[in-house]
Amino acid sequence: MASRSRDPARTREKILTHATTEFAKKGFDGARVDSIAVRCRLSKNMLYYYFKSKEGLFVAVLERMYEKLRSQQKDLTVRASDPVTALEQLVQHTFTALLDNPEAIRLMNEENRHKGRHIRQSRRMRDLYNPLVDTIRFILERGRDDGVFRAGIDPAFVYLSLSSLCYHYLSNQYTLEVALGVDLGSEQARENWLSHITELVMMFCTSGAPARDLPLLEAKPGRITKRASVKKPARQSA
Amino acid sequence: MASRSRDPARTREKILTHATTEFAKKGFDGARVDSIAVRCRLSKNMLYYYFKSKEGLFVAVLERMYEKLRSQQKDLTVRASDPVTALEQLVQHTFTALLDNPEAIRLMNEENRHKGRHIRQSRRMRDLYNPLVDTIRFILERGRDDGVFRAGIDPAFVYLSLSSLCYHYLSNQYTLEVALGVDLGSEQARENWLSHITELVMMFCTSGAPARDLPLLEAKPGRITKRASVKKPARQSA
DNA sequence: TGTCTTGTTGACTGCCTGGTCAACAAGCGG
DNA sequence: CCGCTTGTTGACCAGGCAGTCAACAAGACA
Repeated sequence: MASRSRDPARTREKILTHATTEFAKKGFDGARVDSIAVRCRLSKNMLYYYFKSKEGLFVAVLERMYEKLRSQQKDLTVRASDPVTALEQLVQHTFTALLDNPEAIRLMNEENRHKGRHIRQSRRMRDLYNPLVDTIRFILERGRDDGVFRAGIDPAFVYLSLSSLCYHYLSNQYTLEVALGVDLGSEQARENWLSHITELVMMFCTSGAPARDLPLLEAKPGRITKRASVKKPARQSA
Repeated sequence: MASRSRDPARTREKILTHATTEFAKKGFDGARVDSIAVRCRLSKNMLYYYFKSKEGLFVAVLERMYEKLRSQQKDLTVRASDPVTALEQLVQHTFTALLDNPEAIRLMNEENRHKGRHIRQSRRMRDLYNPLVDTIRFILERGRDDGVFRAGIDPAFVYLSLSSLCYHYLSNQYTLEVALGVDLGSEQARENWLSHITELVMMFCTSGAPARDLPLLEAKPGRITKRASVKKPARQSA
């Protein structure tokens, strides 16, 4: 009890955790410093003691979030697999990482509303994302050598594509649901979507690969995701 | 001068315009009613007179925004073209509509942070988006009949895909730029991206179409967009 | 034990902000 | 020209909120 008190590292972390929740749920302006303090069961002064200002706290939350998110994309470990599997895994990991960190999406949106002014200053970001593009380039090159991917694909475009397809579905779930009149939140719907976007990305990279001209759709079923790949989602309950 | 005063319709519209700007820039919580009033050169009471509350104003802004956005997607007029052109145009119109209405993106993000609670109530939304999915279904069916599109494509998936690819690039421009170390805002970069995502969507719909098995990449150049299609974007200036 | 540093708190403040009130002006129908 | 409806305003308020201050406790080190 008393020992838990006076543990600066733990206190700092506790603040970051609850601040993440609050900022993600309410946005920077909507978030209340007092409210975070209450959640932490700490006096508000602690937040200022550790982070100087509301904005300082926000930046700390952002950086911690990016680090966590990137660590879950596991792009380095993915390199071990053969190119096709590696790319599939990368899509899957990206989707899962975002699915498991909904706060990350909200925080990134917030940051984009601010035109990225917090992020731009932190050199950390570029260092964090460079290896990801490198991994994609690595995968693409090996795939081309193996004759399964076509040549001349820009890794940045691949990243942008898979990122868009993973992110938007989760980020804009609610407006999309209303617009389309379907449920996108069910596990089934998500599996279908993941399966679809994996197919899309793979199709883009494999289409017109030099070695074989066989219509690539034969290669799809079963290998897209580990799970049974339901191709055409029975229109979900509204 | 005096005649411009006492024009309720004009006043209402003026409020909506400036409120849109403010809400998009600052978010719901960050937006200041006083600030909107000042921009309108009206007393704050007018906003309450016409819209009852800050939230009422926000909802009005949202609905107006959706209407404007949808009207620019021009999906009905697109039906006249042949399936391939129609789909290409749909992607282009969607991208351009979002590009021309950056506030729309910010407002939708805001609405998603609120889990769509404002939008869900307005029946208008579904009515607004249903015809879009219908148009896609219409295009896909005609394309299948013509033998240029494969059968069994879910129009909702097509919409989700093109929507993701258009939206994310613009919505998350700033964090993506930092992550990738490239400029996404230049006209050149945007053209390249539009060209890329059009290719992606077309590839998905045409791949394995029954009539011809020819590797579809031969069909790509030139027809993707009206403009010179730069396939491999010279890596942009950082 | 005394003192210095580090972690922690209650109480406070001054400004900001959504929302209200009462009054006022501009037409308009009579 | 009177009075009613509709559009418009200045002044005001109560609560909320970021940030500060002075003081206090818990170890560390001597």
